[in-house]
Amino acid sequence: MKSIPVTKGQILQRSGELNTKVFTVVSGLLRSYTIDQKGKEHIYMFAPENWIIGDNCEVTVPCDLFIDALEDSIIIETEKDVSKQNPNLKSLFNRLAVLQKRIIMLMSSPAVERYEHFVQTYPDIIQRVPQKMIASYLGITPEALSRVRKEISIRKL
Amino acid sequence: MKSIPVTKGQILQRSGELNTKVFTVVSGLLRSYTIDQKGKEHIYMFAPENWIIGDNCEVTVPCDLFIDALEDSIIIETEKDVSKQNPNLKSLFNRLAVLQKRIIMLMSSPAVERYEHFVQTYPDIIQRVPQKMIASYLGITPEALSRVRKEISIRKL
DNA sequence: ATCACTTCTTGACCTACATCAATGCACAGC
DNA sequence: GCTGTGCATTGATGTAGGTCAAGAAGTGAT
Repeated sequence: MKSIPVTKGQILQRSGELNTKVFTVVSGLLRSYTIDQKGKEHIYMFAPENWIIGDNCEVTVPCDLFIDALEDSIIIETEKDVSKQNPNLKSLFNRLAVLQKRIIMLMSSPAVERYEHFVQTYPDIIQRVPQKMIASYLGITPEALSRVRKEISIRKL
Repeated sequence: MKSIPVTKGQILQRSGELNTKVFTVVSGLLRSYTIDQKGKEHIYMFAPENWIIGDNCEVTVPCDLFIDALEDSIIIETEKDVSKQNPNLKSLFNRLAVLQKRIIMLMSSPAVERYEHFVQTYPDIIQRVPQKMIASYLGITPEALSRVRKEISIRKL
């Protein structure tokens, strides 16, 4: 638990890396962000003094987020191996990961991709609720979802 | 920790209520959702078997979410008084609350409102980072944010 | 002082998705 | 069998915000 000084602009973590750290900001300001297919940045979180910042993904999975310093800062690194901690925490972290993904997709992915991701992630839910509820979850109207599905089915021919 | 049967359509929690419960789904399917100013529903989460669902707000604050059953279900109610639990958990729950708000706003609020909410919530961050980063956090372009700000300043005259 | 670089703003135009309205369909109750 | 009610689809049209391009203003380096 040692304090580490970082300078403005310094990158602490890159998307695609396997990462096991979480950063606590003692002073200064960090941010996390993704870069989408078009090269556009989407900031996921700002972390000023006393915040904790990290990618909420499995330790075994390449992460989505970049993390860098917006100001000269002092931080503390900690291991994020949740597995050793209690199983309650485990499910909480899981939920954080789901929410993180959802926010990033709402900001950076068009409706089609959000729908396709939903189908892959929750194939059973699709069978159990009306489409208008899927639309509502995806943040679009039922009409828009209908057209998205049509487009996908046409594309498959 | 007793199992409670609920029937399809049954409402377990209403937006605006003070609520202290979290629901674990043993079988069936629940959902949580908000209703925006225009009366439009936005589903925040589906909770099938083994999921936990609840409003991640302070126990002392009226919650944002409705929770109801999409299928006949069996659930377990638990108190969510985080305060008594360890302070680590506390900050995790806090983060969940922030993410919940952000997702709901991304789905249901126009850029102006998202910006105004941001200004209220993080007045200091505004001073410390360039506008284009605020835009990136809000999920809009710097150009759009510039126009939003202009509109707000005009409105104030 | 000047040059390079970045941020912010503004204008013209474009596009993804929303809204509104109509139609078809399935299923429940009578 | 009809008749309602909710869901999905389709078309026509509207709009918030995106994209592209240009200029203005600030800042740092030489």
